[in-house]
Parts: sequence; C-alpha cells; structure tokens
Amino acid sequence: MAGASIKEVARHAGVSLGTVSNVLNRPDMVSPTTRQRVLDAIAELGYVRNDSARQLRAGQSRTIAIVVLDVANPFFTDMVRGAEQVVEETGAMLIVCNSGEDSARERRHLELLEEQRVRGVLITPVGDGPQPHLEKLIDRGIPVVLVDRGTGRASRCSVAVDDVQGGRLAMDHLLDQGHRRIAYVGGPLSIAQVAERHAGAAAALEDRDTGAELRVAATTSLTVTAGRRAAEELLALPARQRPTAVFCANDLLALGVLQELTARGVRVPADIAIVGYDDIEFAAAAAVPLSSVRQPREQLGRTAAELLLEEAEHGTAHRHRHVVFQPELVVRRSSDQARRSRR
Amino acid sequence: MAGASIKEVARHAGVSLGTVSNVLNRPDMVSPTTRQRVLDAIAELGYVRNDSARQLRAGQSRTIAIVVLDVANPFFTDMVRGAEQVVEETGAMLIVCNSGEDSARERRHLELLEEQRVRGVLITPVGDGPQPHLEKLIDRGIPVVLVDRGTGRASRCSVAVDDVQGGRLAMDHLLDQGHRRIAYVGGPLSIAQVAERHAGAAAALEDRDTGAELRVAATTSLTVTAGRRAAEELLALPARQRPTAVFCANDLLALGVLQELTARGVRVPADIAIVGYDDIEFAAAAAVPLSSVRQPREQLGRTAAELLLEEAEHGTAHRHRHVVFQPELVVRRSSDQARRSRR
DNA sequence: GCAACTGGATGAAACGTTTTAGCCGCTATA
DNA sequence: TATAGCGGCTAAAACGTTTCATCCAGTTGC
Repeated sequence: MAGASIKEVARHAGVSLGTVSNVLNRPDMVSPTTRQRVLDAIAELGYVRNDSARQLRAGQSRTIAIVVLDVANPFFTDMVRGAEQVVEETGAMLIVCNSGEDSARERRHLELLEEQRVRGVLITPVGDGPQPHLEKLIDRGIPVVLVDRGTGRASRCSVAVDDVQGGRLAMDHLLDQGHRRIAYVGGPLSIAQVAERHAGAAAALEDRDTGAELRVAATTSLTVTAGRRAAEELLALPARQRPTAVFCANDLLALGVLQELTARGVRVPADIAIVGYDDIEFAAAAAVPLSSVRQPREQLGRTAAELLLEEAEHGTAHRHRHVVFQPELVVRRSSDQARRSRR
Repeated sequence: MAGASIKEVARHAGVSLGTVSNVLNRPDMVSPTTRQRVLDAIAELGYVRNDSARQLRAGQSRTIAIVVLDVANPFFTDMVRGAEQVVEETGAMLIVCNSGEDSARERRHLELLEEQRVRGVLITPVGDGPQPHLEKLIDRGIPVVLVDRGTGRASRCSVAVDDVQGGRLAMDHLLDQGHRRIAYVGGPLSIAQVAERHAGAAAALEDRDTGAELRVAATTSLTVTAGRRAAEELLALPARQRPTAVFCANDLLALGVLQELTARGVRVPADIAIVGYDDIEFAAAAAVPLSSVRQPREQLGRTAAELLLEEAEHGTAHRHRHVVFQPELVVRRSSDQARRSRR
C-alpha cells in the first residue's frame, strides 16, 4: 500500500508495464476491457504516479515558479493569484518562493529551482543591478519573465505597470477638480516607483498650462506613520501656501495623511483632497473612502504566466516581449468635489 | 552547456561516475587532487544536479508543502514565514500552495504533492468535515500537520491558538477597566473562531461576579462595513443600554466600529472602548490605535514545521502531539482608560 | 616476504517512468 | 492466396542519480 509502482500494477492486472503507462497517458490506445482491468488494479493498489521518474524521463518538470519579494504584500499575492489561474489551466503547478528582499535567499531559491528543472520562472528580482544567477538560468534555456522590473532587456520578457502614467492620472484628476496647490507625499525618491509616480505628476502639470504648483513633501518610508508626519508638516505651512490636494505615493501614506487631517479637524475632501496609490483593500473602507490609482495586479500575473508558457512552448522561435499595463484611477469620496458634502 | 550530466563530468575529469557522486555527497571520501579535478570539470561544464533523478533514487523529495486557505491573508503569510525559517535551516524547500477555500483545488494540490512524494504537508484544510484525501496521504506514510484545525485527532499532529482564551483576555481586560455593559460584535457564529472568542468572553464574565452584561451584536461577515453597521445598531440603543465597551471578533470589524463611532462624534475610548482581534498591521496605525488580541502566527508556523520534521525523521516512533498556543492582549489607546485623555 | 588492512577509486544495479521498435493475429485489398 | 495495413499489446532502452560490492595499490605488522 505504501508505494506501488507501475510494475506491480502491471503484474496485478496481468499486462505489460507499457500498457499501464498507456492507460495513464493515452487511454484510447488501449482496448476498453484491458483498460478497465488496469484501472481496477490501480485503484486496488492505491497506485500514485511517481513524478520524479516522470520528470527524469521527460527531462523537464511541469512546475512553474514565481519568486516574489514579499509573500505578505498584496501586490504580489494578487499577482500570484493571476498567475495561478493561467498555470493551472495547463495542468501545471505554480510554486511560490519568497525571497524576502534578500539576495542570498533569492539565489538559493533559483539554484534549487534549477536543480528541479522547472519549466520557467516568474520573478521580481531583488534590486536593480545585474543578475548573474538569472543569466545562468537563461543560458540553461529556462524561460524567465521579469515582473515589474527591467522592462526592455533583450534576453527575456517582462511585464510592468506604467507608474509615470499613474502619476499623470492622479494629477490630471486633481487639476480637473480645480486644485492649483498640490502636494506630492512620498519618498525616498531612490525607490523607482516613488520617483516615477512623481515624474508623471510633474509631467501632467507641465502639459497643462494651469499655473498650478506641485510641492514635494518627502518621507523616509511608505508607512501610515510617515503619512501622518507629512500631513503635520503640510499643516504647519502658512495658510496661503497650504495645498488643497495631496497625491500620495501609496495608500499607506494616504491613510496616514487622512488620519492626521481628520484628527486636526481638517475636512476631507472639502478642505484638502487626497489621492492614494495601489488601491489596497483598506482604501475603500477608510473613514473617508480613498481615491486611488489601481494597478491591474492579477492581470499582471496572468500575462506574465502567459508569456512564460508561450516561451516554454515555442522555445527558440519565441520573440521576447515587454508588456506595459496602464493603471486606472478609482475616484472615491476623498477627492470628489461633487460629493464633498455627502454624509 | 545546456544539460551536462554527472556522466559527462566524469568523462571530462577522467574519473568514474561514482567518484563524481562522492565529490558531491561525501567530499572527504575522495582525495584532494581528484576532488579538485572533478570540481573543475563541474565548473567548466556548468553542471547542475538533476533533482528528479536524485529523488527517484532516494524515494522521497526534500520538499515540504504548506497548503493555506488564502495566500493573501496575513495570518497565513506570517505562518508561512515562520515555517520557512525552520524548513530552510534543514536545507529543504518549502512550497506554498493556495487552496483558496476551494475544496476541489485543495484536493488537486494534495494529489500533485503526493505524486511529488513530498516529505510532508502542513495544511489548514477547507471546512471542518472529514478529510478523505488527507487520510490517504497519511496512509501513504506522508506526515501531515494540521494548522488551526482539528486539535486532538489521533492520527496527526496539530498546532492551534486558543481562541477561547483570547476571548477571556479581552473580556478580563475590559472588566478590569471598569466596564459593565459590553458588546460582542461578530458573526456568523457558524465560524468556529467567532463562536470560541465569544465563548471565552462569556466564560470570563461568568467567572467574575461583577454583574456585568454581554450583549451580542451579530454581523453577517467579518468586514469593515459590517463593523460600521454593527456600530450604528449599538448607537441606536437607548442611552442606558448602550455599551461602554465593544469586543470585536476581528480587527476589520473593530476598525469599522471605530470609524462609525468617530464619524458620529462618539469618543474612543472615553465614551466607548474597543478591543479587536488578530492585531493586523493596521491596528496599530488606526486613527485611534487599536487594542487587539495577538496570535503568535510565526510561532505557529515554526512549531508546525518542527513537528512535521520530527515526524518525518523518526517515522513510526513518532508520537503525535497537539500544541495549543496562548494569544496575547496588546493594549493600545482604544481601550486604555488611563490614557483616554491623551492627545 | 607474506598476510592483512586501508584509502581511494570503479562498475553495475536500482529507482519508476515514458517511448520506441517490434510482434502477433486479424481484416481488407488486390 | 498472398500482402499490406492495423489495432493492441510487449519488451527493452533510456533518463541521471546514489549506493554497494568489488578491486587495486600501497602500507603495516609479524
């Protein structure tokens, strides 16, 4: 009962070993009566395929790996869900590895994955530098798709979301609402996303000759607490310099800003409007529902998986592609002048 | 370059195949000079071990799986991190599978894991019923550890957190603070956790002869919105029946209650105190930092992994254990009378 | 100088599949 | 009637490891 092999099934059913294999893999190549006998034997012995042997023979596994920076981050978990959908449709299995932003762990994972001869790897690599271990995988012929990184590299596919465009969307919206003194809350600017979202906002401002101004309130991290401090800072400004709208680099900052403003008696959106970024679950459930720029996270995962599968299938004939998705602005009460009096 | 085998390495280094294997697995059984020659050959050919072959030979993989109900839920992601720590120390690999509360997907995952001959499975099964596919795994000799479920089954280990005790902690705290009219917000009671947390609260009340009363405000889900509605309901009560403290079945509810109370001008904790459950990341960052019952989530994962590894190692000699952890109350401003005037 | 060890290497078997070539008996075709 | 074709099956090879029994050449002990 512990571990019956195909051989024992064959003996039990009185057929050859190859026939059992055929029943498993091309059932209509074998006559109904023998097929049934084999199936009975399988059931009786509790036979379960041994995947190692299968893979050994096939030279490749039916597994696809996704290596994320942080399993606890909703951005990645949603991506994982998207990728899962696509991968499971093909009968393969998606395994999730967590690098935890640790380069050594990332490397270790990739080594193990290589030993397992995975069919492909979706990865958001730690850091922006060169990636020797990724190159090694690619040299070996294992397809790699970069997620949210390294758009434009010739040797692999990538998927990403246009953060500059996200910044534009937020800014255009605030300008449309008539705001002319606007603050960007975010930092450090060394984080690519923070810088690009700002760049988009600045570009939108530039494009429209409204005479509006964009002030940066730099933070040292992307947390609720940092958002609160930034709000304090803004409130300390002289009244005529105080912004009437705030665009935050992410939703945690935005929630912090919202809390601090509310605590100080500043009305949102009547006195100051807020737009966040990421559209996390809490954005809609905040005390004042938060407008936010939403990234198509599941879609990102799905597309990444599709690119990978295509490359895995067509091998060398495959042409690498770089897909960039556009984010979407979700307007809620925190920035909606029309609804400012509601409730 | 694509896929050198041990055989080619051997030929390249002018040694036998077994020697290469020895270099890999028991390096000090082979003389330094040949060892070096083999290592050079390995480097030159870019040889990478083939794990399928290894597993096939070994009859078992070096992988441990954890099957969670929801990869996006912080409860599980923290557990995963805990389990990872322990598993990686042993050189094994932890793979995360997501059942998404879907029994069919759970079954499919378990089948694939069985085919892979994983060394063990940590799982929070979907639902509370009988688990035929789990039994099948166990029959096959694959160790299974239940997480947050089925404490007390004889055929497997389990780890869990004592929800009744969590309810007690919250209630004792509120009674200590002098509250006598208290509400429990949560539901549906068909969810084991919701029922047990309530039972703990009720038991604490019973144990202390304070004459305090516990009213249940039933919700249909565990969301921020449901919390808001529950708060509305409580505020609609005549003044003398209105509770002075609320204990919520989870933090989302508590945040909803907090928002609604604040919006209606009710002061927290001065007028009404709040205690939540789970101590999610947002609890500490809420407008009024939220008191909450914290479960040792990483610890849960670590211990589960340890039990599993022990069983995997000692096999039949292993005695199943059921570890129950005690939760901990984190007191913050939302329920702290002493600090009620702060800020 | 011979037997007994010993460290270091070898060769072959085994793990459980999948796949390919081939065999057998039958029917349809010429 | 011979032949080709075909469906259904078998036998054997191959995938890349690990391990175990064996062997060989020195060295040691007597």
